[in-house]
Amino acid sequence: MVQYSPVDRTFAALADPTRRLVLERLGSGSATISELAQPFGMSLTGMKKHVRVLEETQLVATEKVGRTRLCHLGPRRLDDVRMWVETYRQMVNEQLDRFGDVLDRTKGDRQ
Amino acid sequence: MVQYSPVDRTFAALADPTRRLVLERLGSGSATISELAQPFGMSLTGMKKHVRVLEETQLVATEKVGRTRLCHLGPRRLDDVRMWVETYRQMVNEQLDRFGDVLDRTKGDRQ
DNA sequence: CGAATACTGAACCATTAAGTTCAGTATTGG
DNA sequence: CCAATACTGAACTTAATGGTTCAGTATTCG
Repeated sequence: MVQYSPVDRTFAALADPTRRLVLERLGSGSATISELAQPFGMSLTGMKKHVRVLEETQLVATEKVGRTRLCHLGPRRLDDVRMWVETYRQMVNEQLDRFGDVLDRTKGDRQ
Repeated sequence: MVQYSPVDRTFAALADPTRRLVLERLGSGSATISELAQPFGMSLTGMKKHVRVLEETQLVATEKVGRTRLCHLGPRRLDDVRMWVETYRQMVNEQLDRFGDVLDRTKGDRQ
């Protein structure tokens, strides 16, 4: 098996809908673990685990404030992920062009 | 647990480095299962499983040709994934702006 | 025809992931 | 001080992943 890079772990972090929703929630301001867990009806421990995954990928940063833990968006900008997706898009387009060529040659007409 | 949407499955499909490399390989033209498996020193069965994941997310399409299976890039354009990442980027920027505001005001309770 | 090739499916295994509960610890408010 | 609150860690359960091997089936080639 191949070892996992930051990009791998970031894609994996984003693959969970709960975590994407947490990120969206944090887009409107910081929140504690309880506040994040509540709308999902999830245990604090469960949400804590999600937050840890998001912290490991730097998508979230946290700080202990009294007995609560404040979570907010982290420094991670997803540049590598955006780059991969953009490169992929270009690749697909080139493939489509090539496929178009083949179509033109075999069928001899457009559309 | 939340149920898994196509976006979820796509992020998960892209989380594996082997699968991303397969996609990149297919960017330069179609290939059989054997041809895809060879550079990874992986069993055909193993590669077949990866291809199935990519097929389920429409990132790859395949067709049986004689005793081989030809794989090429599928119809999936990753538009939803790109959209999510882009929206996230804007969100982070807004957060950074807000953080600047807070700094200007010296203190600041959250919310 | 018969052997080699290319894939396929089933069964298995080890690891990780997502969630839980339960038993703590630290902080706060009265 | 004491009880309630908020989190934390360990242990456990269940299911999914990523890989394997082995025993087929279908196709091609000499």
